[in-house]
Amino acid sequence: MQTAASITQNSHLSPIPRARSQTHIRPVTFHAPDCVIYAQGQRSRSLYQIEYGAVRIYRLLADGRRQIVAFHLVGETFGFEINETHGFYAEAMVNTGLTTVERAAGGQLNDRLVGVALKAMVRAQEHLLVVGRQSSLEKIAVFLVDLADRQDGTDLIDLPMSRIDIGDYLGITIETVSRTISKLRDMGIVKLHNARSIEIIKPEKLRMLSN
Amino acid sequence: MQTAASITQNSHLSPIPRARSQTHIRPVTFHAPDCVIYAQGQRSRSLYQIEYGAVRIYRLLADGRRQIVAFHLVGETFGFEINETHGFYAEAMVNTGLTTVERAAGGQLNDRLVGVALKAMVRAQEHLLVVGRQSSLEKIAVFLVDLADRQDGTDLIDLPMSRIDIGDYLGITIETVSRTISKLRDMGIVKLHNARSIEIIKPEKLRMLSN
DNA sequence: CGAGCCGTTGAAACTAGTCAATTATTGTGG
DNA sequence: CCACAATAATTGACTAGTTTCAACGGCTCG
Repeated sequence: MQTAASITQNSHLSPIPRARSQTHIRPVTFHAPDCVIYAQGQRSRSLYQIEYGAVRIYRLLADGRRQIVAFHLVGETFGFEINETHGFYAEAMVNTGLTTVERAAGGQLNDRLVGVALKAMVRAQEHLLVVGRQSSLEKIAVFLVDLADRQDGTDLIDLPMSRIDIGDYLGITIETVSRTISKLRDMGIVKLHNARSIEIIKPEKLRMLSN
Repeated sequence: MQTAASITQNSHLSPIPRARSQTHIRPVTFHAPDCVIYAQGQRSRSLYQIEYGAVRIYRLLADGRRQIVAFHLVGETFGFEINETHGFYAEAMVNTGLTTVERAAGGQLNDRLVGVALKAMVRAQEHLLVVGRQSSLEKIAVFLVDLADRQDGTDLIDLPMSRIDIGDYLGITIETVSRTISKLRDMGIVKLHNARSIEIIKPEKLRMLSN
């Protein structure tokens, strides 16, 4: 096993992350937490694949509120946009390494692009179902279950995002996020190792809530 | 001008709708209000274009609640799904005429299909922003503005959907829908000719609310 | 070790939901 | 065509849940 990726920097900080082993050499750009990957209105260039770390996709509303439309984790690809310019912001939430996937010349839609778009659509639709739900308990439950599933289905969840991020993703305040997670703890369903590390003690009950 | 579409029936009722003039002869299937066009789990066959009428796309949640993910109006195309089977229900909300657009053989993605998918994704993302908003006043405002824009930008909105539909679309109850619209009326922003016909009196104020 | 940020918890205010009653609209049969 | 029934929409009173404002604890980083 050899490190096959060169590292380019894109931030003020510069830890040396280990790239996952790859068959082809691809440059990995590094992004520190809260570092902008692309901005709303910016020209859309390519797709991004997450080698390590996590990313939030969001839009700013006119009154300053922020709606996070998606979180992307290790191994996932994001950055597809219909228009020439990005309609959303993308930011790293933790130390993040990205490789880029260039668009086919002439703006042609290739299979990879369409695949990413379709996945994004499914995500958006699923997210819609969650945000449309009434109770914060359900929202948090769905959120945790989804995250656990995407992290190889382990019951020990590592949260790369802050409470604010979670709130802006689910459409609730950070206080409600915190209170709801505390409630799940009091119900014996989860255990908080620390604020960013949650263990699911009773997965079946959590799934019952998330339905 | 000649009627170029043959009519096939797909319901218990049978008014004779007028087809819009077309260059090619396409069969128009008729659907009475609340008539299912396709069901969740059903095999996905083709795309549908609305010749007249309106359609709701929704999913049923385990606890019996219903999340409407989209409304489709005259001239719009819907029915695209990633999987072989539909993940959503589609129902006519009023008397509706549809023409079908067959998928290319072999499940190949053609341009038309991709276009519809992309539009659906944008809609889903926009919808997300709306449902994620806090106040019902904003939600209703956005909903009305969007509907007005899609109905040729006229200030006289014809609502093909019930209050229940609106509620299930915005994630609020019918009582709140009703109260909020009444509030807009009391504020002098809209005028209700009847429950299904709303005139926007002060478009700028409505847009201000919808941001 | 202290400053500052993040997260948690508490109390009050408010928004939306629930339950219930009334009115309006639509459809049906005499 | 009218009366009645059934459904849809509105409005009111009350309750529950979320937000807001505020204080406090804990972790991280210089």
